[in-house]
Order: sequence, then structure tokens, then C-alpha cells
Amino acid sequence: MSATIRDVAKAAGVSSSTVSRIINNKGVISAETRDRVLKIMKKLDYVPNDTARSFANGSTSAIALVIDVVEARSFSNNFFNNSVFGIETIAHENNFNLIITNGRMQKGSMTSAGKLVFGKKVDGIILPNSLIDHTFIEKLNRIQFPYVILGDPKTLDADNSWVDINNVQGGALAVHHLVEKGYRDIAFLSSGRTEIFNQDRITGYSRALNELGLPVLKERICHCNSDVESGLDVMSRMLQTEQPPDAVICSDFYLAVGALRAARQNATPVPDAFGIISFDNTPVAELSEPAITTVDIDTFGLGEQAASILIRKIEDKDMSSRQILISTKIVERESTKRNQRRQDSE
Amino acid sequence: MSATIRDVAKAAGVSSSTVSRIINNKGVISAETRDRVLKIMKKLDYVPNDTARSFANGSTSAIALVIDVVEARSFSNNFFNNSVFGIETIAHENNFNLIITNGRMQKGSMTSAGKLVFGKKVDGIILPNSLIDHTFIEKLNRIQFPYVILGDPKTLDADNSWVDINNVQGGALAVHHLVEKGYRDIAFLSSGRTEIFNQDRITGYSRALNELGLPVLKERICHCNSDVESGLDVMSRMLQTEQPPDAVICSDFYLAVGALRAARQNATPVPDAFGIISFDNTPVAELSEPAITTVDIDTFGLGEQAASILIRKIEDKDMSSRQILISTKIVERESTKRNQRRQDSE
DNA sequence: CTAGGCAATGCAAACGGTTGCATTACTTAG
DNA sequence: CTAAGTAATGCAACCGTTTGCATTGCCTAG
Repeated sequence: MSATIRDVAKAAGVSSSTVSRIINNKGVISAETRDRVLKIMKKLDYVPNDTARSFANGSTSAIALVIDVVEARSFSNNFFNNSVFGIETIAHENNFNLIITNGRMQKGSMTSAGKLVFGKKVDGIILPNSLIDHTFIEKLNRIQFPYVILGDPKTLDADNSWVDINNVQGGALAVHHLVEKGYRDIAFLSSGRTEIFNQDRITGYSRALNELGLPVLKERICHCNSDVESGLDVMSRMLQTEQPPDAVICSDFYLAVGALRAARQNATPVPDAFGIISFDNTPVAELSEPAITTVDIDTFGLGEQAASILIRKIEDKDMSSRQILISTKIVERESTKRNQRRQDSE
Repeated sequence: MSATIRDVAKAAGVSSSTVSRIINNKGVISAETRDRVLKIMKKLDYVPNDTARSFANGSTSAIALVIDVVEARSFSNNFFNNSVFGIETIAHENNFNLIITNGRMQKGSMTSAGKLVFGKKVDGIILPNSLIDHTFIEKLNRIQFPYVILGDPKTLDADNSWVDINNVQGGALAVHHLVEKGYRDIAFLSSGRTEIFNQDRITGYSRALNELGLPVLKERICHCNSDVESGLDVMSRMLQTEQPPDAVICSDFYLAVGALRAARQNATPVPDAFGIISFDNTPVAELSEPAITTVDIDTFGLGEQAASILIRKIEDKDMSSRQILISTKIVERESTKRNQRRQDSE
């Protein structure tokens, strides 16, 4: 059907080696030959067959991203969304293709990721720590296959490359912000007990309280589901105790909305009597009233870093592994923006 | 490095043809040979090289999705997010890989999509109507390359396959819902003037008003930017006229939140004096107070349909083209849930 | 003047599968 | 008993590039 390298070679009166060298900018080619061949290529609408190329030189110029999606609930996937975008951006800049595969949907024996890796469809792979399978990682290590993990894979002992949001720092940052604003009794609503990011945030939260000489209380830390109802329930109960907290840090925006509603139902004014911070600076954080102060996690940057480490690894298999923590920052909005009389008076 | 088909063949004492036939379930193979070969394959950790395979049989088992992302603003990308998930699901079921490429980032002469197509990296392609380039489509048609368009590509004359949300029906549905609820003077806030989906929604809106014998008024249709400020501004102004509307349909959730704020600032109670409907049933529609009634657009289904049409086309190049419109439905929440005295009294 | 070096290009094998066309050994109908 | 059919497998070409190793002609240092 379409022209091959030999068609071009024949039409230009050269060998296919010469055409190949021109395509790849390798070797020494005289200017006239190059021009002639380039013209022929254009005339014949020639585009090198990438599959044949991959086949010949044993590399695919493609990377895979394994995602961990169970249901299509969009804004909890804010994370996914932005990371993919970051990864695609870097992949594109480096002339890599990005293959996306859902790690939750394995049918048959080999996982989708395994198929891509061992079938040599990709040169490297990015996978989330939530889907880590030790035997799979071992296999990757054995054949020195380049990979990068999204999220600190605490359960792995080998030295792997990973990229993570600095959730410990984020948890601490939230505490410091609240304390600066004059809040003193800070609760933490976590969106789950098992997720590493929740554990890390709680670690940071506890550590910061310690540093500031504030007590860390078991009953101030609650593990809920990631929905408005949970946040509302838990927060309502807390607010009705004789010693209610005066602020809360929430692991996601659903919980924050729940907390906000609880405060409203309890006639506790936000931010004056009660401060709220949510993790993940999703654009919808601006939409609530009051708008919610967030710990901004740079998921786009996370994707960028993961992709660029992976690509460097592909280009240099002996590269030592890298671990990157991306700092968070506070985006202050209404839910913590009280005037600080309270603090001053203390 | 890793075992090839010839290694397996040698170890099993057969020819590589036999191994190939076993891998692909083609031809007739005796049970004993098959068993022996399968055992050897397992023992040698043999996985067929997909690149070599693609090369040999001229098909890649991969499809590409071209996305149109300019900035990472997550929930306006709810669309993107769910569609990708739908596409990946179907691709996976059919043993296709999904390559994602950002159509906005073309560097060099050939677009990223063109590289994938003409470099024979994929067997088919899904592209959004927002990125349609007539000469590119013509090229695809000329070589009979399978593609499906996301969103009705109204500017194309040829018969192409596409999948779209039925925005006309959606616009009408919103009107009918509001009228059923007793609202009579319905405004429309569009998130832009040029997008086909906005035009379609307005068409449906106008048509439904006509059918119901209600007037279609120019000044009730506003084109804004997709943000809260715009919605707030426009709606505030409308509400302060001597004859304000008693309901509004918004093209996205930002506008709906703006409209809600405008109503609140104007002391117009929602839903009793003013009804609000937003397009796109993003989960955050539940988070506002009152929660906002939405026109649910099935973006996951959109992706599924696009992928399955594409794959059928790949498998049968002579398949006639398909056009699919996916109906919307109302998800009723608080912002239109008034008791219907008003209507009864008319 | 000559040998060594370099610029420019060609030859042909290799990458790892797939597949059309044999080939071989049975089986069975006539 | 023979010819035709069929089940099971092998041979070798082919898919479109890349690349190590020639080869050729020319330049330049000694």
C-alpha cells in the first residue's frame, strides 16, 4: 500500500541504508543526496513504519501508565486526571507514546501491565503504589525493566524509583496554618485507614502538634468513608461533645463539605468559630460557601516528575533510582480566613 | 535475552510454525504436541514479542485517543475523564491497547495523531470534534483508516462515524422538567458561543419552548465564560430587571454555582422562586446547597460506544458508518424540587 | 609517488513472528 | 489393493527497518 524505505531508495537511486541514515540523522551523508532523498520522501508521502522500526531496534518509544480506577467518580479522580496530563506532556516532549491500562481489569492470568512489559510493547512503566504486586516488581527488577511508582511504596525493601506528594509535610503544613490563624484544637478526618497518603498526613499532623506543644488526641482522629454523609456524621458528633474541636483537616473535599454542613447545622460559624482545611486543591474548593482553604497537591507535577525519571531510566538503564517528594502548599480561602483577635487574646 | 519462538520450537522438537499455531489457535495441532509446547513455553517464561507480531501481521491491536486539553482544570474535564475510562474499558475487553495523545501539543509538522496513524502505530483513532482538521480527515478517508469522532462533526460532509451526547434532547428535557415543576420563564446560560454542544442545547431549549407555546426570547439566552463570576454577573443582572426569569438552565456547573449565588444575593429563594438546572451530572452537583438538579450526560457510555464502533470498524473495514446520539436524563435534586402549588394555581 | 585515512555509500544479515505451500503418514471408500 | 482425502507438521519467504562490515574514490602527509 504505502511506500516503504526501499521504494524511496529505488526512486532516489540510493540504497535503503542511505535513506535510513537520513531518517535517523546517523552517519555522514552528502548534502545533495540528502536533499534528493528528502524530496522523494515527500513526493511519495513516505512515513517510516514505526512498528518495523521498533522491531528492528528493539525499543518502542512508548511507556505505559497503569491506573487504578474502580468506578468513574470524577473528582476523586482529580488526581488521576492531572497526573495523566503531566505524564502525557513529558512523554510527548520526549517523543514517547503513552499507553493507559486499567490495573483493576485483569482478565486471564497475566495482568494488563505484565502483557505490556513482557510482550515488549513499552519501554517503561508507571504504576500506582496501590496496585503493587511484589512478585511483579521482582520480575521487573530481574530483567532490569525501567519503572517508576506513583506514591511511596513503603512495603518494598529494594530501592525503587518513586514520586510522591509529601503528605507528611502537607499534614504538618495544615496544622501550622490553622495554628497561625489561632485555632488550637484540631481534628483530622481521614478518608480511609489503609491508604498510605492518609497515614502520612496523620503522621505530619501529629508531628506538628507535638512540635507546637499541642496534645495529640486519639479521639480527634477519625477514619471515615470518602463521602459527605460520613463527614457530616462524624463532625456533628464531635461538635456536640462538651469540648468540641475548633478546626478540622479533611483528607478530601467530600469530607470537608460534610464538615462544613455539620458546622452549619450546629450553628458554629466558619471560619470564626471553626476552621476547615481540605486536602487536594480541586477547583471545586472555590465553589462552596465559604470557599474552602486547601492543601494544594501538585498532581500535574507528580506526573511530570514520574515521566521524566522513567524516560531518563529508559535512556540509561544504570541510572540510580530516584525518590522524589513534592511539597504541598496552602491555598488560603474563606474557611480559615478569620481575623485573629482570638489568637492575639491568648 | 528472553526466549524467542525458535527457542521454544527447538526445545520442544517442533518447528516455529507449530508453536505459532499453538499461540494463535490456528490450524490443527495434536493434543500431545500442544501440551508439550505449552509446558516448554511456561518453563522458558516465553512471552511472544508483540512488536514482532504486529510487524508480521500488520496490525497493532492499539487504538489512539486524541485529547484536547489546554489546561488541567479537573472538573470541566469530567468529560474527558469518564470518556477515557469508557474507552479503556472496551479497548481492554477487546484486547486493544489505548494510546493517549494530546492534540494541542503538536510540535513539528505532523500532528501527534498523524504520526500514530501514518507511522502505523495504531489501527484506529478516536478524535474530538473540536480538533477536526479537514485535510487530515480526508487523508484518513483516502486510506480507509478507521476513526470515530467524539461529538457530532457538523462541518464535515462525508459520512463519518461519530458519537455524541444528544444535547438537543438534553436542552429540551431541561425545559420540560422546569415547566413540569411550574416554572415558566426560563433563561439559558451557555458556557460559550462556538461550541457545538452549546449550540445544540440552545436549539433544544428553543424548540421545547416553542412546542410548549412559550416565547423564545433573545435576552434570555446569554453566552458567558465558564466560571462562577460570569454566571453570577449575568444572573444578577437578569434578576434585577423588572421581569426576571423564574428559572435558568446552565451549561456547566460553574455557571450554575454563579446563578445560585446571584439568586441568594438577590434574596430569591431556590427552588421556590427560582429553579436551577445544570448540565453534566458531576458528583459535585450534590455538594452545593441546595444540591443542583442536573441533566446527566453519560460520558462513560459515550466512550464505550466510540470504542466499540471503532473496534468493529477495524475488524471490518467495509462497515458502514454509524452515528450515535446518547440521550440525557434528569437527575432531580433540590434546586428544582419545589412543591407545585404555583403550577396548580395557574 | 604512495600509503593511510576519511567521506560517502552499498550489501546483506538480523530482529521474531506468521503463513502459503509442501510433505508425510494414516484412514477410508470403491 | 489403490487413490483420494485428511490430520499434523515442516520449510522458507516475508513484513520494513537498522547496522556492522565492506567498498570505492579522493585527499593529504611523508
